[in-house]
Amino acid sequence: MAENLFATTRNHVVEALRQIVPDLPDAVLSRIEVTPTRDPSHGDMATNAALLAAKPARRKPAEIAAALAGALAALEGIDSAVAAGPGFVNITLSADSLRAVLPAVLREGIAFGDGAVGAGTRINVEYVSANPTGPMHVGHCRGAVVGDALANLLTKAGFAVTKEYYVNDAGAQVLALAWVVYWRYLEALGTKMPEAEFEALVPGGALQYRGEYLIPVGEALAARHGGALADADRRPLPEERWLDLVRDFSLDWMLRAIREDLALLGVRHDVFTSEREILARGVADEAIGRLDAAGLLYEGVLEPPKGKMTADWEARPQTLFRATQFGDDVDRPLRKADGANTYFANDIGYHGDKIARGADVLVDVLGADHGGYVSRMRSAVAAIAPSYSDRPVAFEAVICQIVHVLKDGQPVRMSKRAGTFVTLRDLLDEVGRDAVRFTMLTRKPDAQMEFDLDLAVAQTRDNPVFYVQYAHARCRSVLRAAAENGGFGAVDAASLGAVPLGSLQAEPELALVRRIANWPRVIEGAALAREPHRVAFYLNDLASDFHALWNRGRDDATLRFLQDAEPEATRARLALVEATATVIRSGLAVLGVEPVEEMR
RNA sequence: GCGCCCUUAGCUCAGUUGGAUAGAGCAACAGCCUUCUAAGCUGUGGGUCGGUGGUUCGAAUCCACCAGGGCGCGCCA
Repeated sequence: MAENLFATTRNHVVEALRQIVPDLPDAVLSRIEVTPTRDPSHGDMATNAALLAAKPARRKPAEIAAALAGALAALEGIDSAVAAGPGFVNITLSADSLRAVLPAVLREGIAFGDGAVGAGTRINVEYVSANPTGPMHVGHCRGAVVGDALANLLTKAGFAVTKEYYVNDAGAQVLALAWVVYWRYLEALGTKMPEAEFEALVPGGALQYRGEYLIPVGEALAARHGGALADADRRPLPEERWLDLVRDFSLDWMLRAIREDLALLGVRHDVFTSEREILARGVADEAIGRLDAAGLLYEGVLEPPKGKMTADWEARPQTLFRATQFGDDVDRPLRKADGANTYFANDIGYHGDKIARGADVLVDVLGADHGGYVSRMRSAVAAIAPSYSDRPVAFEAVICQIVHVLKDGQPVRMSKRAGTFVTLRDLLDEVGRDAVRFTMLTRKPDAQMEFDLDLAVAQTRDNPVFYVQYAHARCRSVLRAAAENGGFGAVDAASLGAVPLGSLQAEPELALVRRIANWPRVIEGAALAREPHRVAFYLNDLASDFHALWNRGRDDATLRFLQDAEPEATRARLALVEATATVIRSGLAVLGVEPVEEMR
């Protein structure tokens, strides 16, 4: 039988409608939906087909709906189809065809719900891309989880996904990092230079990243190189003598720390691309050359921005990209005053590289502070894509809003200076990987969220992490008990997949079956919308349906899953329980959360 | 000043891309449970979907304007 009941029913609807109204344009047919009903009294599914067909057919919706209902009702597997409301057709499936989803789940395992909407489209998801200048903090964490879950979701929906991390290792930031590490290195050698004295040596005259997390880096540098990077008095040497080395050492250290953090979070990228490499390989120059060849570059002077502090602004001619031709607000500079590429220029090269490697869709998962970057990147991709690929290439951004961390109901202030800045490591230590990942996905990405540390570890109904894992643990508990009992036969998925299911008739049971049947649809919708949080909400609903069923047995022992007196009906229920557990695992796998066998 | 995002129940948030009477959890209220499945359960109340217009069979959803909040606005990344 069909693994996606909605898709097959939709096929029936389209077929029947074609008989009633021939020659409907594809634009209308493609908008036909078969959706779950909100109200069980409306049957299992509803379709808007008659409403859509009414206008082109110049007939009344109700008339078409009636004819459609008649045709559908005659089909095998459909118990009834009735016209309702302004022109909907409500469809009630036979219990048999509804329940047929269970053996499908048991056969396919957590692959149930895998979809084909991706159609093998090659999609590159770039996420995290935190600067390698410090440890990851909660701000990075949301993007990491959203990006990772999105990539998993897209894979499940049939896209060919590359998970990618862009290492910003070429700019002034990493030089600033190297200077601080060098300062810490001298400190490790026993040279305590006052900040002011050392800063006088630094280009720009200020130390960034003075956080204590760089002390071990300086110490490691001293352990590796001894006094070789300082003069005989252990005082600073000219930067030519050490800067490259210290920069590479620091980058290496930071990147390793970030990768460790990511590993703890369960995030694993397929590709790390280095900005310096993009530069060294000439990829950035190549892309800029293509823009130039297309006549999209010019030397010009930008208007000063309005309403912003413009104290240090001065008119200056620079190399500009005609972003306004592609929908951006202003043309964008590609060279800095010192002649080096802007970050944007290198990023154009990088995105060109992603296209050259075969991506059809480029998704950037960005923090809210990069929201202003989206329109220029979109215009750049639109400008360069035709020179890299014959196929259309899409650029999309998923913007992740700020996360406020709450402890005891109070906001935890994030401040590097005050030393209360919450690292990803802190967060993981506090609540654990599963709670971090799941909780980060309980809001849509573009809404600000509060992360309540107490709630994330609470074992109560209002903690969705707990609630969903508890549902899975209860499923497993029932199945273990059934196996130990021995009177119900084999309880593996294959055996349960062959069980007669006619005894599953109670409304809460069928509600759970309907929910399970909806899983492939959720995957498809969430993947197309790039919204992994929908999976988290679905799992909460699924858990809710299961807990409702479980709770029936609390007051009335005859409604429990395991009934010695009726082994056949029990086996049918076990099939339902096994299918539920399977779909929960299937969903948790997308979110990157571990299912648990038992709670304690 | 301009651009993007957000505004839904007292609180935190969903709302299946324009569908039927707008949902969930918490909180509130009422009842149940003193553990064979209560790290609780059942039920009730609660809404001008920020505001005003528009588009159409139909709007929380699309468009315009307005209000409030967030982010951003050359040579940072």
